[in-house]
Amino acid sequence: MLPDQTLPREAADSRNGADAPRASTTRNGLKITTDRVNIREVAEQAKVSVATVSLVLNKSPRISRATSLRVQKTINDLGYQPNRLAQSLSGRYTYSFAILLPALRHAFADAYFGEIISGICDRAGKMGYKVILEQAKPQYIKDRKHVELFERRFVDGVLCAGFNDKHRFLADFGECKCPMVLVDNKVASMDHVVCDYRLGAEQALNAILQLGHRSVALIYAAPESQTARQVAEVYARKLADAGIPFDKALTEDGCFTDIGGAAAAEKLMKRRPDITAILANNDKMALGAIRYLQTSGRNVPKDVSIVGFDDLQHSAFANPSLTTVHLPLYEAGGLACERLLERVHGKIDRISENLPTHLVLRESTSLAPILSAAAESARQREPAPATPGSQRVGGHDDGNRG
Amino acid sequence: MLPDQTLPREAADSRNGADAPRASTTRNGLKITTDRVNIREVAEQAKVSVATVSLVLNKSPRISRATSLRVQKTINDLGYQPNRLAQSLSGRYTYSFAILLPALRHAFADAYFGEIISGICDRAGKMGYKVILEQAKPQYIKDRKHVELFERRFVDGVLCAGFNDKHRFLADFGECKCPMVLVDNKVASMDHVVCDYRLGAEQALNAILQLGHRSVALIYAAPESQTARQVAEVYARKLADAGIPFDKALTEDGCFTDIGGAAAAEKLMKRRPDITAILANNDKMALGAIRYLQTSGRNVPKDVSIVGFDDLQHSAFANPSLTTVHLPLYEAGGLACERLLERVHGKIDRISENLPTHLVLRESTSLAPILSAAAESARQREPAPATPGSQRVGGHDDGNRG
DNA sequence: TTCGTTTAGTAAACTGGTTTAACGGTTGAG
DNA sequence: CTCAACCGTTAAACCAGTTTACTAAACGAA
Repeated sequence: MLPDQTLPREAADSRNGADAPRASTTRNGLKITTDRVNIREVAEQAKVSVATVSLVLNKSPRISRATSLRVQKTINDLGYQPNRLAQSLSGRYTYSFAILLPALRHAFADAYFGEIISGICDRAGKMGYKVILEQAKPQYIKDRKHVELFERRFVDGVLCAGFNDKHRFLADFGECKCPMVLVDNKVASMDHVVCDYRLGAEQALNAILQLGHRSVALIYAAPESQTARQVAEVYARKLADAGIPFDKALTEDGCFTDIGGAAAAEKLMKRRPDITAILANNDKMALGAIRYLQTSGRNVPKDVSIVGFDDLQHSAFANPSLTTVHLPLYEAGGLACERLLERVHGKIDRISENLPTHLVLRESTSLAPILSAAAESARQREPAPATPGSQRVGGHDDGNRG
Repeated sequence: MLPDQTLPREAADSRNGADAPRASTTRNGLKITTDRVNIREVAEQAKVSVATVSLVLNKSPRISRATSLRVQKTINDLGYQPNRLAQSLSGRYTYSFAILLPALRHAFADAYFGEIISGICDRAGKMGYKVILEQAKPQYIKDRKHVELFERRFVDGVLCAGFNDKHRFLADFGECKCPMVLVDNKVASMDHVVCDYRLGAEQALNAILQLGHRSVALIYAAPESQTARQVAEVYARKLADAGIPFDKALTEDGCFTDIGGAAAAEKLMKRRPDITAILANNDKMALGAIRYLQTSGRNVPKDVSIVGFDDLQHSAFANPSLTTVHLPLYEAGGLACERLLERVHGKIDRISENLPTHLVLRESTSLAPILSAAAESARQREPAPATPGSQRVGGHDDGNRG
C-alpha cells in the first residue's frame, strides 16, 4: 500500500541478512523463495561475496586454497547446484549441441542414424554437453528454425547427418558463422567427418571380383550425395580395371530404402538376368534386394551374391547374413562431436576427417556360379578362396589406381 | 582511471538514449554490444517500455491492439527473437523434455527405442518443446544426474523408456516431485503410457492356437518387467484354456537380444524337439530364433512357426518376413509427451494409458505340421485358415476369461 | 621508511527476459 | 459533480549466474 514499502534489492537483502537466521525459506519480509538454494545464499553462509563463490565454482586460481575449501564445504552442506540457465545466459556457452536429421518418417528409428546418434551422445556426455534432437522438415527450414537454434541460444553447435548437395539450407550455417559439422557426408567445402566410401567400395568390389563375378550390378541412391557418387565412381573404375565396360543397365536407384532396394533388384534382374552380384549403397537396400531375389525363386548367394554398406546390427541376423562394408558410424559421430567442440572453442582449422572402413564377409556372397562347378572339381588341388562365416577382411586396401 | 567514470546502468542508458542515433552497435560510450538485438532495443525503437514488449510477445490481453501491432512491426523490422535462456531463467518453463534410456550399447541405434523417440520428438516439436537425450549409466545415476536435470533446470519433465522394477532410481523422480512418464513399461504406481501387452499376447496366442499348434514355447525376457510378466501370464492362461498344461521347459530367457533369442531357441529345441511354435517377447529375439532354427536345418514356418512383438520396420524384410504383434510405440511416445506436458502445466491426475495392439500376419507362421498333411487332403472341402502375406488381424480381441 | 607489485577478494555492471504493483487517464454510476 | 472502477502502460524487482574494474592488505626491494 505505502509507496516506499518496495525497497531496492540491496536494502531488502541486507535487512534479511540481519533478520533471517539461516535463510533458505524466506528471503525478504515480502516474498517466499522457490526452495532451491542459489549462489547468494551460499555466499552469505560462507561469508564471502557472490563473486567469490562464482570464482570457486569455475576454479579460478585467484582464490586461495583456504577460501576455496571453505566455500566448497558450504556448497556441499547446502547441496547447492548452479542453475545452468543463469550460467549460460551470462556465460559464453550453452553446453548443448543439436543433431539435425532429414525429415524422414520415423527418422530416429533408422539404425543408420541411430549409430551416429549413439556416437554423438556418448562423446557429448563425456565432454559435459547435452544433445538435443531436431528434424529438418520443410516448414522448419522455411521458418529458419535451424538458424534460430543459434540466435535464440539453444545450442553452441549443430551436427548434421543424412543431407546432401541439394539441401541448400546447409549454407546458412556458414553464412551465420554457426559452428556446424556434417557427419558421414560432404557438401561443398563444409566441415565434415565421413566414412571412407571410396575405400569401402574398393574393398567390396575387390571381394566381388575375386569371387569371379563379371556381371556386377550397383544399387545406388541419392546421386546428389558426394559419398554415393564416390561409390559409383569406384564401381565404374574397378570394373573397367577388370576389363568390364561400364553399362548403365547394371545400375539402378534404390532410394536408400528396403522397398526401393527390392524394386531396384527387380528392375535389374529383369533387364539383365545374367547378373551374379549386386553391390548396394546401404544395408537396407541390400536386404531389400535379397528379399526380392528370394521371392523370385533365386538363391542368395548361390545364384546372386549381395554386398551392402553400413553393417547395421541386424544385418548379421538376416538370412543369409549380409556381407557388408562396415562403416564406423559410431566413431564418426563421436569424432564429429569432438571437432565441433574445438570449433566452438575457437579453433578455426577446416574439419575434414575420413575414417577407414573394412569389409565384413558373411553368407550373402559366394563364388560366381560358373566358378562353383569348376571349384568343385578342382577342390582336391586347393580350397575355395572364401569360406563362409563372419570374418573381417582387415585394414587398408592397396587401392592402386592411375 | 577516474572512480566516477563507471556510472550506474540507468545513467549510462539514458545518456545513450540522447547520443546514439539508432542503437544496434554501440550501447553506451564504454562498451560494444554483442550484435544480437534484445528486448530493450525493441522497446526503445517502438517507444514503449520493456514490459510492454514482453507482454506483446506473450500475447497479453492487457495490451491494446494498436500498441501490439506497432511493437510487432518493430520486432519484425529489427528481426528480434527473444533469447530463450533469459525467457526460461525468469519464466516458469524450460520448454525442454529429456528422454532417458538404459545404458545399453548403442542404445539409440535400437529400432525399438527409435520408434518411441521418433514419436516423442514429433509431438514435442509440435508442442514447442525441445528434446534432449540422456542415458542412465551407473555413474550417471550415482551422481544423481537424473535429478540434476530438474534441479539445474535443464528440463521440465522426463520420459523414461526401457526400465523396469529393478531400476530403483525411478522412484527419485516421484520423491522430488519431478514430472516423469514411463513409456511402454509400468513400475509401481508411476505415471505411464504402455502398449497393451496382454492384448498383444492374446492376439498372438489366438493365432498360434488356431493354426493347430500344441507345443508352444515362449522366449521371454526381463521378468522384472511388468509387461513381460503379463505376456508370460497370458501365455500360461491361454495354453491352460486350450487344455495344455504349463511346462517350464517350454520357456527360456532371451535377454531381449537377437543373440539371446538364438541361444534360447537352441536350448528350447534341444530340450523339447517337438516344439512347433515359438512366441518371442520382441522381434529381435524372434529373428534370432529364426536364425538359429534355419542354421540348425529347420524350416520356418513349415517346421516351427515364430511370432514376435514390436513390428519393427525391418521385420517385414526378414526372410521369412516376421509375423508379429504390432506395438504402437510411436503413438505411445507421442501420447506420453502430451500427458507429460499436461502434468508440467499442473494437471495432477494419474497418467495410465494402455494402447491397443494388433497382430500382423506374415510368413513366419503356418499350420502346425500335423495339420498340414490333413489340410492338404481336405483342401477340396475348405481353404486353409490363414493365407500367407502381410495381413493385419484387426482391432480388439474378445479376450474372454474368468 | 616508502614505493611499486602481487595477491585475494569484492562491488557492481551485465546477460535478457518476466512479472507485479502502481500510476495516470478515462468512463460509469450515484 | 464526485468517487470508484477500469484500462493500458510502465518502473522496478526479480530470475541466477559471470566478469570486470577496483581495493585493501601483504610483500619485497631500494
